[in-house]
Amino acid sequence: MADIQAEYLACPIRQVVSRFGDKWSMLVLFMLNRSETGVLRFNEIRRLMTDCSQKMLSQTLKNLERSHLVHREVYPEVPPRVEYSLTDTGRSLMPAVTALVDWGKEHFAEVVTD
Amino acid sequence: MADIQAEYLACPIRQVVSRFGDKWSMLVLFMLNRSETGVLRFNEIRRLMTDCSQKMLSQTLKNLERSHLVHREVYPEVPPRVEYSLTDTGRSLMPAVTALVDWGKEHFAEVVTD
DNA sequence: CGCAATTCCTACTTTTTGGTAACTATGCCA
DNA sequence: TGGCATAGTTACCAAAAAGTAGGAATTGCG
Repeated sequence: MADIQAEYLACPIRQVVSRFGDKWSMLVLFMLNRSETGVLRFNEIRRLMTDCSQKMLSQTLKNLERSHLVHREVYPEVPPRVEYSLTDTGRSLMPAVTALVDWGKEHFAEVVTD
Repeated sequence: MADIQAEYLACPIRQVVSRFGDKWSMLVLFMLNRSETGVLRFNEIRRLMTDCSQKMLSQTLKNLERSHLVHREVYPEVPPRVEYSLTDTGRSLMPAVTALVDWGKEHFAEVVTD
């Protein structure tokens, strides 16, 4: 039997939740994943997520980029064009995210009875 | 093609994240799931999660109970005994949670490079 | 010149979340 | 009588997350 305390303190749940448990991260990943080209521009995401403010989207994307889940490609044009896409690491997270989504679809009715 | 906006506003990710994306919920579920008997008392969980305050644990358990993921059984003894366990709905969430955990174990090193 | 488009950034404020410490109730045990 | 244990609650405070509003940079277009 492993040392439960030590295992707990390095728990991956805590890391994942503290990094991606915010209001918008999973949603952005989901949008990028379901996009047909695999690529979305800043304002395309904004239009998909109308109630996410510009500031929060920018902040969320920066966080995901720092965490190497999202790749940011800048085209030096005017007006500027910036394209976002999932990295390999980002793509590897998607099965877990869609598992959560599927659970939500199937079971959330049992949860929201109040 | 479905109406992306409507689909988005009812998105299961938002519901799941807003209900269980807090600091302790997933961790409590995980602890209950891995317990051998499937049952844990309040102070047992506290001892497993030493850095979760009494208040937060109580609050988290109450939230999970309201959401029907956790069952709370009170034994009218002195001193009181209260046992917590996963409901069927709670158990149904576990594959998604462990998917997240497994992803964390495998990929978090790629993420924390700063 | 003035405005539009695009992708941000910054200051300020509000809301939400989490933490600390103290208090409750009950009965056993010395 | 005075702890001790269990499972909480409450009031208060600090920190973090999120929202609002405005600015900045670039260049083409009328």
